[in-house]
Amino acid sequence: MSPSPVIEDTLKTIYHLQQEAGPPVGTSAIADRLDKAQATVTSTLDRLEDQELITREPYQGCELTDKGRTVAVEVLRHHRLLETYLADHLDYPWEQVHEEADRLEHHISEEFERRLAETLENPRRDPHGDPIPGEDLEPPNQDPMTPLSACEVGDRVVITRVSDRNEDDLAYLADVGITPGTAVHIVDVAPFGMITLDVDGTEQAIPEEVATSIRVTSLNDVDDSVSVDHRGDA
Amino acid sequence: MSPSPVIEDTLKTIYHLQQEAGPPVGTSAIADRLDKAQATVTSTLDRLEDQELITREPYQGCELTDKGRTVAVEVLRHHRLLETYLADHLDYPWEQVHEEADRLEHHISEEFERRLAETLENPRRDPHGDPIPGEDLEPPNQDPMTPLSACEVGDRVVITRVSDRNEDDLAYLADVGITPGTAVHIVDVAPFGMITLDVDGTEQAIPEEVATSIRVTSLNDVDDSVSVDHRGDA
DNA sequence: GTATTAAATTAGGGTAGGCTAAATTATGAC
DNA sequence: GTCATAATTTAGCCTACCCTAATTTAATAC
Repeated sequence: MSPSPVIEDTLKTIYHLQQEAGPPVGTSAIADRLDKAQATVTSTLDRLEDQELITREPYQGCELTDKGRTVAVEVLRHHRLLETYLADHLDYPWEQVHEEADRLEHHISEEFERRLAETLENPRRDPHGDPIPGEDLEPPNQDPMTPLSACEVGDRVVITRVSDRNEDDLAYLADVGITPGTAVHIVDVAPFGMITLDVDGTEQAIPEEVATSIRVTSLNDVDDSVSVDHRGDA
Repeated sequence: MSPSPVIEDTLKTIYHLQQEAGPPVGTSAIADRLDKAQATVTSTLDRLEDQELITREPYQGCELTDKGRTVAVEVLRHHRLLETYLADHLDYPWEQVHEEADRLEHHISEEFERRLAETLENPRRDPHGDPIPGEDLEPPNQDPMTPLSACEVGDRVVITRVSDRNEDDLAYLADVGITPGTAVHIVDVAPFGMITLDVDGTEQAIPEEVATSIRVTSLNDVDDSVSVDHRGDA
């Protein structure tokens, strides 16, 4: 039986949390991300454990098995291929692709996945700058990237990815011209306030909460493995 | 709350059965089509009635309300837009589009539906020759069409639609060159056996079970309302 | 009208996925 | 070490869907 949307969403969330803070991943962290009650997640984790998709230490947290990680990565591949396709072929605005992909990722066939990848010519990055896992379903290595709010003033940097979490923030960033591939100059970083950027000659002030969802790379570090400029649509 | 896939599939099935034989639609006819137990369908119909999507006479059958028919037609629009898109833009073979569309039809947003229709330039027929309902969700008028097995020998006819029910039959028909828009000559109709057609100069024998899924229109009757030749890919 | 039969419903039971409230366990303060 | 708190699990309940088996109703034959 192929995994249900709930199972896939839970595995995907554990995968992301593992990337961010490493295992073990706690129940309430998952519940927060999925907007479910803790008890609901506990019973879902029971099922994941039965299916050998995670290992678990009572009261301590869980960790993906190889099997679980492969499922998570496949869902991630679906998600990012869909985002890319929606933006490139159906003219979706950059900030709207996430929501649609989040539903469809659970319902496309292997055939559909293949044809998407083929039509897009096996893209390596999605519209947010995130790496798209390959057909082998190896976890993509997350490039070590610095959040914008932690950058030094005076850096000349290039945006490599923008989190796809919040649609309003995304729309705002797209509006001021900040997309993966944009080169910017950091004019000022205030400890508790706005971060000022020079974007294409215009100064833009970004609230810090929003800025932390932007990851940047120093211009010197731009190389093939990061490959940010294949998708500079703004 | 938007209707679940089970609710949508049941409404779609009732819609089709109403088109074929008119209301009331019996429980076991629905159960057969959906490959579910009768008792399962009975309890689904209870829910449909609660939601005012159907009316029901105990032991007699059910009928769609306006509300229920609108939901069914929207699902039908999704299905046929998806089939058309898969065939035209993702290079799906004609006989494979049905299965993929049957899952995805329940999971696309109104936005996705709009962008599909726009990209396809508001198509009127899907790859099987079936009419695609418009944005207004008015039920498309099913053109009165004759099943092939009921045609007179000697007719010069044009294929207007081919049922999308059975993938194997579809592949076979596509293989011998029978798709919506093909003009054929009926050479022979045996009472219990094969039907012989002249397709593009070659004689093709079709088993009667398969032939009944092909609907035809006399060449004289071909007009704008039927518009079969905008999609003659074979 | 009665008997047969087919169709439909009811009865009873199962799993997945959702919740709140109560109990339990781990953790950090002191 | 004890205590307060936070995280986690358990207990108990709900709905949607799914099933089989038993019952009821409708339709048909005679």
